[in-house]
Amino acid sequence: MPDLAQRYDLRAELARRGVRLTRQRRVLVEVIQHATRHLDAEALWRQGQARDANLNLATVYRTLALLKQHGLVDELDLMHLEGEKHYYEVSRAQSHLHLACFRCGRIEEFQTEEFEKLQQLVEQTCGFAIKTGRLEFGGVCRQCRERA
Amino acid sequence: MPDLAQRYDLRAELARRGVRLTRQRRVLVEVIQHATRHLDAEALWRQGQARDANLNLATVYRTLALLKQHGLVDELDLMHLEGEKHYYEVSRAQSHLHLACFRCGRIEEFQTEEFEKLQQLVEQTCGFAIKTGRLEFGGVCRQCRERA
DNA sequence: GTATTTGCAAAAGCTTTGCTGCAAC
DNA sequence: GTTGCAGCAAAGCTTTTGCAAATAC
Repeated sequence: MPDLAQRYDLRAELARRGVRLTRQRRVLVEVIQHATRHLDAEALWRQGQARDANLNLATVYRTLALLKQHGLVDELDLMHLEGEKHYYEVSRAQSHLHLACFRCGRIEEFQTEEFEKLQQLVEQTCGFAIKTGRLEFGGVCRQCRERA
Repeated sequence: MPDLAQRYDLRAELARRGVRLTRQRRVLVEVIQHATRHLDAEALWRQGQARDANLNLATVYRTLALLKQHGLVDELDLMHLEGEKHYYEVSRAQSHLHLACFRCGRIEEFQTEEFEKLQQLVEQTCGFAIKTGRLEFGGVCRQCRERA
């Protein structure tokens, strides 16, 4: 998960919107902001508990719902590589896509101008105002192909 | 759901692959093939029951798993507009994307050469062999924008 | 006749909700 | 002091699984 710089600053964005910053929200926002891989709700919960042992999984879900509503985190499926969980990441100014390798399970990110252009094309052609989007591919990554 | 012509012929494809064509599979394949909107497992089940009253929901899921394995149907989330269900559609030669309107709930499809090109770019740049993919946007459709 | 598939019911996995007490401002 | 949030436990919803009986070839 590169390009930390262009991710939103969750804490600042919440403050800017006048959202109450409770202890649990501060903890979770901290965990999500500095995640080094894609985390599901349970992983966020476990990492959050390191900072607040009483943190509850329901609170994790409620906080994620809040962040999603404000467009500050994106929810991913990652091609359902490991069941039906969802994964979360901080939204970015530039959109990017995800590649899920069916063989090794690795998740790759890829950012390209062409994806931005495609979105603009959709907005213009369909008259559709895009609020959020998700592009995921499943297949076999370079390493696994070379290994085979 | 236009362009019925370019969708795979499920029954023929299964026969071609030597997959056993049971009564239930025939019924379900028929339902999916001629669906006029995106159906979730329960909707498929209800429509299938019209043709075989004993059809079981578990069989629906097992058949969908089979079709997915063979790359004959695609699984969609449609931006989780109505909970966490999945929707299914017959795969096509040309890929297309889905637009989900958060206001009216309508699902639009859009096919463009640019999406194909983006996939080729990803394959070439990342060395990733794409087996399946999914591009979904959530936002506000033209009608809802004009109405507002 | 043999191997697969089905129905049924139960379980599993992830997420949401009702309620009471606690925390934020 | 008021308003909204957190914890807990229970329920909800979609999907999967084990197993005996039925079906396909």
